[in-house]
Amino acid sequence: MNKELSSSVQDLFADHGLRCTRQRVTIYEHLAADKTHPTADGLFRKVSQHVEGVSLATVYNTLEALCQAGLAQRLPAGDGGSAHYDANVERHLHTRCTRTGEVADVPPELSDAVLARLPADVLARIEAEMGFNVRRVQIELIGETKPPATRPRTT
Amino acid sequence: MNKELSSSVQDLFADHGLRCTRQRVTIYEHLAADKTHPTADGLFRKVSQHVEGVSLATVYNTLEALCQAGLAQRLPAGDGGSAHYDANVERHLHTRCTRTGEVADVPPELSDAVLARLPADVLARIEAEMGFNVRRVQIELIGETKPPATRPRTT
DNA sequence: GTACGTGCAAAATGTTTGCATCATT
DNA sequence: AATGATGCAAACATTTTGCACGTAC
Repeated sequence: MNKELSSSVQDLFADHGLRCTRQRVTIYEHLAADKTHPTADGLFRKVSQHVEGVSLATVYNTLEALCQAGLAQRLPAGDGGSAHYDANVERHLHTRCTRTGEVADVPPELSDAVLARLPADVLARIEAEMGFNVRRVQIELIGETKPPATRPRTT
Repeated sequence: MNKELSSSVQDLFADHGLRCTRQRVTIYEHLAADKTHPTADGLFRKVSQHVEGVSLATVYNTLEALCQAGLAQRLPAGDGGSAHYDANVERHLHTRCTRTGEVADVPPELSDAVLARLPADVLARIEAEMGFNVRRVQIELIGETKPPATRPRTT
């Protein structure tokens, strides 16, 4: 959003062994600023509005690099559509609207409230009985956004 | 697996408004019998070994119809690969191996133990605050299967 | 008999890759 | 200077679709 932040992006990239190119910084900034979990193509279009000389392939390459580096995560589409990307790597839940395919973050406090109550003992039993190492628990709330009338102001 | 079951499949399809064709029955039976959550293509190959005259397009069409009817669910690939399908529509958790991409069911008791402890009050707050109607909670345990040595016998 | 399912191949979609060029370290 | 990123287009993989024919209801 401002020039100062760009330099922390540079540090962030350096810390993660990512080369700091104009395209990558731009892509990352747009992704991080975008609450809507854009698809690669959506991100490409948005970035293209602001700067020239970014190709879709680079967006894909960069997103792949960011995910590898742990600076973003990929959210596979529920239907056959495109994956969404999320620069928020904090543990959090997502909602996914079955109508629009939109993905939204569940706010941190509420996400934590759910994640903190996951029964550790049961997870341990699952690991033991299934021979599986749980690295991450991914929770999605599938449903649909209520019509705006029903919904308290969000703006 | 046996002829008697086929007739219940017929009833099942009828109940869900699905036309009962030889291909659909075959596909459904193979899917239901397959614990490994096959991809459309994998299912196609398996079905093709047993009967002639089933095309990949029909497998896709049928899976789509089954999902619509609520007799199966689609599990989008974590990476860009193909989706997996699961004829088990009971609420249950999945494990997903980051190495192999394999998806496995968490046994019912353990799934229930996790699902039953989800804090209803928090989910209600999420619905209220986000203006979202939660229809289903989908939980995936991301990680990797332990090397067989470490793991208690599963066979 | 009619509406819907099927097979085939072709199209549509989403993502990755090869290669020449360019920028970051 | 060297390594790796970029852009473009073409390849690739997965899924969907159009159409002629067949089958369940």
